[in-house]
Amino acid sequence: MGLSKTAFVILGMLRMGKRTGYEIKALVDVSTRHFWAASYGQIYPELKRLEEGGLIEGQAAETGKRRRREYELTASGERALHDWLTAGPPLHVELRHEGVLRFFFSAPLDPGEQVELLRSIRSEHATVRGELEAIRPAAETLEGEGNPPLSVLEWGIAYQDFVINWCSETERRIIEQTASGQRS
Amino acid sequence: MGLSKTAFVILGMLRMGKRTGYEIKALVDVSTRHFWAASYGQIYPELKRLEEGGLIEGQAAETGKRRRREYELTASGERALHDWLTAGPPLHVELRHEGVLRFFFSAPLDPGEQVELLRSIRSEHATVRGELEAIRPAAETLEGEGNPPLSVLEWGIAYQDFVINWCSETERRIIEQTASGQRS
DNA sequence: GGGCTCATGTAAGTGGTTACATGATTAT
DNA sequence: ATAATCATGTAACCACTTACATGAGCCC
Repeated sequence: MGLSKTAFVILGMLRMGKRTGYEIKALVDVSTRHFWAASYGQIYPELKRLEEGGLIEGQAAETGKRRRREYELTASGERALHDWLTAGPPLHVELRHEGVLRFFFSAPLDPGEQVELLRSIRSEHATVRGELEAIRPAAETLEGEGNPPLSVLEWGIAYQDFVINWCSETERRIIEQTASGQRS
Repeated sequence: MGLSKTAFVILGMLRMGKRTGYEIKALVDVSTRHFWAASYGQIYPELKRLEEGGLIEGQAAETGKRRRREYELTASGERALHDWLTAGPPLHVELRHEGVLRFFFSAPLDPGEQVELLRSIRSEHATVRGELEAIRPAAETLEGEGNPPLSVLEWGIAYQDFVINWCSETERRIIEQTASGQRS
């Protein structure tokens, strides 16, 4: 059975402990979302498929509270996860960045508008950076013990910084060029 | 009419001159692909829609060679492009990176396997970096004159470098930690 | 009682890829 | 002659999002 990448997100999350679909979604939203998003519309059907495939096992939670179904990895699920982790390339990489796309086509804009565009790209990345920084304390206390490496969060923050700096730098160059152009 | 982002890729490409669908696809493959990919399955139907919407105009190319249909922007297409370029946020941003995802879930791996994973991420980014560097000469000669800014290509290269460095750094840390762990 | 969070689920739609079919022209 | 490239197109499929429906328990 060919598993989607998103299936491995679920397997990976379950490796860290029993979880409901709802909990998996909440975890995704504060972690993998930034490099692999997933919605309810994927998670719930995928949980069903994975259970049918014998990679996970669910049971109604004993707590007499709300109706909830907790899943855990089976041995074969753990194997599938490990196989995926150690499989070689190719690694799926996909980037869709409307800001860069606009700037790529920004020739019709005057310098002021170009700078404005770069500023809004920068501001959106600054927002994400803030979100990631907010997660840091929690991620730090969780480090080690089968939990995700902190370096992934650091990658995320550094990536935001990278884009932010590229924007600043590019804004600066445009402003400089415009000034010198007007002089000549 | 709500245009998809990919529609703007087409409008943007046509702003630089008359193009056939085939040519647009070829251009996308050496430029926007890295931050906004598009396939024939999108481009040809979208050309039809855009023409029906009056944003572009196509005509059978006069050259008596192959059957080909060249499109150009109409005034309203140009307006639509400009409106999109100057529209504010939100800017669609999406990243799917299987390498980082695997590393995020890499707790079950032993240090050697983790390093191996990082190495393969690094190698794939090095490949892309090479592709981008190969484009540079062409991009440099094209700069200015309503053409895309070189800084976008530089962004692409710097992004590859960023990931490559993050991998190296993280590999180094794992190797160091493992060595010190064995000593104790 | 009312609003929030927990919790599960699905239907409809979107956006996109893959793979194929077709055929003309050019280069070797 | 034949392989590569130019060129247009589409059908089937896949992954994913959005928006909604439903309801229970929790907190004020």
